[in-house]
Amino acid sequence: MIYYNDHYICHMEMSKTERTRAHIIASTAAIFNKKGYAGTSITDMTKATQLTSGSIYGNFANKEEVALAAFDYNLANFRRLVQLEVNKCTTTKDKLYMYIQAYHSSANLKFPEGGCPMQNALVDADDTFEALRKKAAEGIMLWKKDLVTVIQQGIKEGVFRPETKAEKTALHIIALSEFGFLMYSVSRSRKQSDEMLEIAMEVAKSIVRD
Amino acid sequence: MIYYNDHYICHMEMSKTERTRAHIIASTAAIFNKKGYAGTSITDMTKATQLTSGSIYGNFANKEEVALAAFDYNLANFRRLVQLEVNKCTTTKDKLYMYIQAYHSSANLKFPEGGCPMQNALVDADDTFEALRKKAAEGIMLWKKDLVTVIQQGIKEGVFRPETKAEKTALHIIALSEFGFLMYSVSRSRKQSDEMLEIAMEVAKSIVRD
DNA sequence: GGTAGTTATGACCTATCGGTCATTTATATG
DNA sequence: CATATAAATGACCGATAGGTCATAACTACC
Repeated sequence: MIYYNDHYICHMEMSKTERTRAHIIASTAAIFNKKGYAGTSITDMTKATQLTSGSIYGNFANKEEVALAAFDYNLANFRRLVQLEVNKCTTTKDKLYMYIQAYHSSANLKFPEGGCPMQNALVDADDTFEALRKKAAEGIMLWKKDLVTVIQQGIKEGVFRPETKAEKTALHIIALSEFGFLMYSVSRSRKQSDEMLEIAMEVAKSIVRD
Repeated sequence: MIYYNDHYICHMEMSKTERTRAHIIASTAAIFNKKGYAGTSITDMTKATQLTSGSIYGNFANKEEVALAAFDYNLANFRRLVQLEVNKCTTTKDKLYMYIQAYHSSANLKFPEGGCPMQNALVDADDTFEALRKKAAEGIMLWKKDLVTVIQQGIKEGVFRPETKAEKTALHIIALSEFGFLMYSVSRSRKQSDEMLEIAMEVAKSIVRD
């Protein structure tokens, strides 16, 4: 019996195939996020999963398919962590603030090594792996949609200024969050990425009605 | 006689070695920027340079050394293009605006394919290639320093608000510029990256004294 | 508990990887 | 033009890449 890395997505009600697939995805996701698609080898994958190459290829058509599934997993995990926090908030204003703080703390604390999966995949796959680039782009658009929804809700409720441009504000916030990830890798400390959080919070506060 | 790709950095006053090194750097720089370090092979390099692997290894110790030199080249080129535009400006206010616009247009028009070299290198090398990560980090800090200098100059001249936090504003602007690059790869159109430019310009204008 | 069907194994495949080196070719100087 | 030095060649190296497949091991179900 093989050892399963991730007990969250891998439980016994699942079929063998489902379990193995989930195990492969869960144990390679962080590697793909760290090393990128080209930088991750089949050997990396067999080591991480404790499986043989044949087994991996029995469950996935090729390396690309694993990378795509791993990205889906990373993104879903990421969004789940954020949503969990946001759902705890009762007011629309707090929800918006929490979107910013949760992405920030996911980045620096909870999330598997390697930084924001969307940013990584976009840069990694931009010119070499269209299917992955597309998935990452969709991830950004989902994030944007989340923010737009919450901003529009706030406008409707009268807590945010009615003239607020929701899409523009959303992109502004995302830009600052993403750059926070990047700055962490620049300075290897949380000081500068914390500063990005601060700015993003100021942007959010600037749309709140007096 | 081999064909030299880049006539800017490669002229006849240089020694053979210098010319060949410059040729290798100039003709592989875009490939490294697009495909990343792991994704770029020696074969890619021999094809791009029209040289043999032996020749490349006669001029560089290994692939890492070429990648580092290629990054330096990309960054220098990038900064040169921006500086060229900024130097045309006479007022401090215009200089700040031009830093934003020039990075933006370099991103989308003039600069070799593959997006911002600093962003690419940071994401690519973050967990796998420390020397490159460090170079990219230094590039960001240079950019920040440029902006801080111009902002502080503006404060001294009295054109920017005296309470302006130079470092914070600089990071804010860089974040928006970098995210513009990323959004270009998300949407494959200039629409959203143009929006980022717009926001960055608003940030710049917000520190101008009434 | 026997067996049909499913999943994992690991030796093996070809291609390519990053890199070396004896030799050839080009260059610079007298 | 001769010759000493420097640079480019390309066949070659062991290692590893992504991927296959006949066989073995395991599961599920009657």
